[in-house]
Parts: sequence; C-alpha cells; structure tokens
Amino acid sequence: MPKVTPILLDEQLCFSIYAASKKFNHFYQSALAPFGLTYPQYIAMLVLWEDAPLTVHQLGERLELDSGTLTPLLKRLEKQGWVERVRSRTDERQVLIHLTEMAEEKRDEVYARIGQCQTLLGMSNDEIDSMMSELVTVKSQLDTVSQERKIAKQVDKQA
Amino acid sequence: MPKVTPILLDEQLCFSIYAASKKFNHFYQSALAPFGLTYPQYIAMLVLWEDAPLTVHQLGERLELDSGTLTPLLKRLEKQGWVERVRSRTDERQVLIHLTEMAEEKRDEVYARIGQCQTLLGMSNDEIDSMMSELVTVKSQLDTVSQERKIAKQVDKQA
DNA sequence: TTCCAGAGTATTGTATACAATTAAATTGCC
DNA sequence: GGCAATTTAATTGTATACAATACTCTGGAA
Repeated sequence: MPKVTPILLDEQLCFSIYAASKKFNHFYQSALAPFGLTYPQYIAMLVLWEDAPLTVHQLGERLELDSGTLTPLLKRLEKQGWVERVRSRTDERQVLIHLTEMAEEKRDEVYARIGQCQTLLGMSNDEIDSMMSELVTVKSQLDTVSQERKIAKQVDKQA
Repeated sequence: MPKVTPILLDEQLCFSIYAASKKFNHFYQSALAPFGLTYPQYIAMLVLWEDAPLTVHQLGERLELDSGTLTPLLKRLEKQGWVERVRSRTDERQVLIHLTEMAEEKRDEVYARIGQCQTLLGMSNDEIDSMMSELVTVKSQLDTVSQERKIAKQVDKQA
C-alpha cells in the first residue's frame, strides 16, 4: 500500500499564507520603525484615523481581534502617546479609544512612509485584486467551516 | 488639499493575508485538537515525518523559523511525546530532532484527519495553484525588499 | 598548541494571538 | 424596583514570533 499522504496542495497554500503573513509583518515593522509601530498597532491606528473614537469592541470587530489582544496593545499605544483610553460616561462598561494630538499630527507622515514603501512591492492593481478576491474566498470558507466549530462534528459524521 | 490616503489596495491585501493566516491557524488547531497539536507544531511534524532526524537549524530553514521559536516549540513536542531532542555526538553544538515511536504510529491518523478536514475547504486545484504562485511572487518581493534591510535606505534615497 | 572567528543552540525580552475566566455595568423581564 | 441574563473589558494562561544576546563547540590560523 502506498504511503498515506495529506493533501499537499492545501498544505502548501496554508504555509504560503502563513509565511507571507510573517514577511508582511516584518516588512511593515521595518517600514514603520521610525514611528515605533508594529503592524497590528499600525492597522489599529489606520482604523482609528478613519473613525476615532471607537470602543474596544468596535475596533476588535474591524481588526478581528478580541480584548485579550487589544487591551495590552492599546495600553502600549497609549504609553507611546498615540491614543487615550477613556471609560465612557454613558456606559461605564465601554472604553473609548481616542486619538491624541500627536496621532493626528503624524498621520500624514505615516501614510506617506507606507506609500513610499509599498511602491517597492511592485504589484499591479490587477494582481492585487485577483489575490484579494481569492483570499476572501478562502476566508469565507474557513469561516463557514470553523467559526461554527463544525469541523469535529462533520468529520465525525463521515466516520 | 484632499486627505492624504495610503495605498488602500496594498493595505487590504496585507490585511487579507494576515486575517487568512489567523483563520487557517484556528482551522488547523480545531482539526488537530484530538492530537493536541497547534499549526506550527503540526508543520514541524510534517517536515520531520518526511526527513527526521533533522537539526534545529535544518528544521528552521524549512519552516522559516529561528531557534528562539523552535527551541520552546520542540520542548513542548518532546514533553507531549512526539519527538526526542538529542545532542549530536559528532558535533556537540547540534541538537538532532528524532521522531518517537508514537509519532511514527500516529502519522497516518493525523494525515487522515487533515485530509478529511481539508475536503471541507472546497477549493479547486486550479484556484489553489493560482493563489500559491501569486503568494510566491509576493513573498519573493518582500524578501528582495526587506530581507536585506533595504527599506529604509531605498526610501531615504527617494527623499 | 593555543587562540579565535564562526556556527549552532538556548535564553531573554517584547509583542502578538486567543481561549477561558472574571468583574463590572446594563438591560430586560417580572 | 429587583434580579437574572447579557454585554463589555480586563485578566490569566498558553503558545507563537523574533531581535538581541549568551554560551558552547568546532575548525583553522598563528
């Protein structure tokens, strides 16, 4: 009997995404070094530059992160002067994340820096569009399958 | 003057990859729950099932991880009975990662489990191939740009 | 032989992630 | 109005990642 082998293409796809994600992370970290921002911190700032103030929960929905990740991340952003965490008066459960003046002032600098670095990537809009739509497919498949914790059940049904 | 905006497509591409990577991670974690393996642990096992024994360095090259990540990961795999870490006799600097009997025995079970779960993804080989080749492009771009720490220099040259 | 540059691994420190739990505040329902 | 269920953040515990450093070992040069 031949060796049982896993579906290698899927493996490789997953690993490629995993590796690309790490590389992007490093790329942004280098690009944003002058500002001392990590990639997760940067995307949090991006959302806030659009829509601040937001609650931790609202920010988490946009970034697909929970309070276990965001609370310490936001504390670090606060310590570095980018945001202020303010307990809401109308609903004391909520913490509103406000931008500081520094954040407003540095926004265009950060945008410009990222813009410059991204041009180094040299991907066409078509290439990007195509990848994005495929990634959306993958993500929604993964959502359907795993978000509802159906994996075990479905596999067990097969057995 | 209009607001300066970053190159949103690139942002979205990066975020899509970042989010997809996290979802894949969770997907594998659920699928492998019966074995108690995380995704990074699983890909380490995959490589070892192909080629054990390997040194930490060799494993790290395949997985694109350094000893700072691998050492604790491998210690956990050892504690759970999947591998043995054996200091090489011919070169005392090296640590050889061997598979345990349990690992050999469970290999096909793990493969089968992943095979079952992956069929739930429902992507065609063509779709997967196309994504992979695009991801390889992105990764090599990121390698070229950032691996050699050229980002700052190149941007500064533009200024 | 001795010394030293480099290789290989481990450790330390910082920053994510996320499941699970806790704690506080609010809402809904009687 | 009073209390249970829900919502929202924070906390705890585990597991990656990775830069920077430390430490040991090896092989070659003086």
